[in-house]
Amino acid sequence: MVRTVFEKSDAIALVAEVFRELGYEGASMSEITARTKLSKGSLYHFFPGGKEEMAAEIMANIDAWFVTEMFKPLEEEDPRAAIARMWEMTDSYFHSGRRVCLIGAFALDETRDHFSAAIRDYFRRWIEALAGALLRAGTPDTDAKMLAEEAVIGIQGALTLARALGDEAVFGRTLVRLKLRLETTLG
Amino acid sequence: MVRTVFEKSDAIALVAEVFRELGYEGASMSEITARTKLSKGSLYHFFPGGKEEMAAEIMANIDAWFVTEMFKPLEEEDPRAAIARMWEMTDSYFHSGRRVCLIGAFALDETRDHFSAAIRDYFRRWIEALAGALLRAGTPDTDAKMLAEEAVIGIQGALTLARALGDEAVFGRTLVRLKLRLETTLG
DNA sequence: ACTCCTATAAACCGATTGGTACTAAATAAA
DNA sequence: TTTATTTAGTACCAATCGGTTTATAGGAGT
Repeated sequence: MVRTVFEKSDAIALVAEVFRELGYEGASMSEITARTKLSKGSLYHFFPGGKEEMAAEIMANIDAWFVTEMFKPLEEEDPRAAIARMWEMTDSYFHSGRRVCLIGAFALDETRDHFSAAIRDYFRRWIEALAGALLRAGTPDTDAKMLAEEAVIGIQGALTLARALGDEAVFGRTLVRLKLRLETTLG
Repeated sequence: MVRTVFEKSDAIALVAEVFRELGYEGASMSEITARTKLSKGSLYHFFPGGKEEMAAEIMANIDAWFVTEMFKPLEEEDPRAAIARMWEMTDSYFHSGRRVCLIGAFALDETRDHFSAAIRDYFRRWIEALAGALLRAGTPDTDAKMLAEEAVIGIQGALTLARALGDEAVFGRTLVRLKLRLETTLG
């Protein structure tokens, strides 16, 4: 027997997409109900704390996904394989440049002040995990941190530019360029 | 005799800073009046079209500044000097990473749909102007466009990461890195 | 003095905001 | 089946939204 219940994780995914499209302030409760087809009753059942709790849970959800799928592999598995996996996951997660980074978007306006710790930790861990993998793969100690930072900067910038130009190809070729740059530093 | 009238350009500058801090949707009229100390009467006198007109005028104002201070010099003057000037202007305009790019922020959420042409043109012209200057300075034809795109991506990404980490130093060292990368391609 | 005209202030508008209360339906436990 | 308990739908709330209107203040030109 197949259970097809609608649970909180489903609500998180639906609401997350609305925040991604409209931003935190732009996502009004009525827009959220309209786009997710979830009634206010459902939303306030899952998120008694309202919008703020939705955003917090969504960010925790995103963070957990990145930790499992990218950061932990970078920290624990074969570094070259994990880095290769990171580029693939990054491309698929951001839908090849069509999907924005919710946490990056939150960082730009005053929304950041409500979630500053979560935002900071997300980016910090990404950079540290990648820098650690680069180190273990043979990148010189002086370069690893800077290269990891450069990669994360490039991903965020490419997402912005891809949307600004309405040209998703920007994202794909930026990932390729960053990938090659990291590879030149390992033997 | 010194004229100290308060004119529209002053209002544009004040309101622009509010949009930068809060985003388009986050900047409610009451927040704008509170932060700028301008009454609604004043604001609707300068901008009869309300918030949307404010944003449009602000973006036109930003665009005009970049055209005068960076794009035209890149297109018309000594390319190496213009590129050096671009890095200085970029650092000062974005307050060494403390100030976000309003047009980049608008590009991320649905605000983009209201100003898509202005957003696209701004980034497109920046990349084209820089690519042209690189070409004239001796960068190989195949690299110029990609390098210019990489530079703009890096600037946007660094602004995002600097705010996300609460560490403005990220911005400064990214500018240095990008500057050096461009220079290695010219003799 | 007297108009003009620009600029600011303040009261006010209907619509929409995030959030609550209450109810109905579905599900699980007994 | 009966009884709890969770989940979802609707109506409604005070507060705030973006925007309008009316009134007034202050020069500049005559």
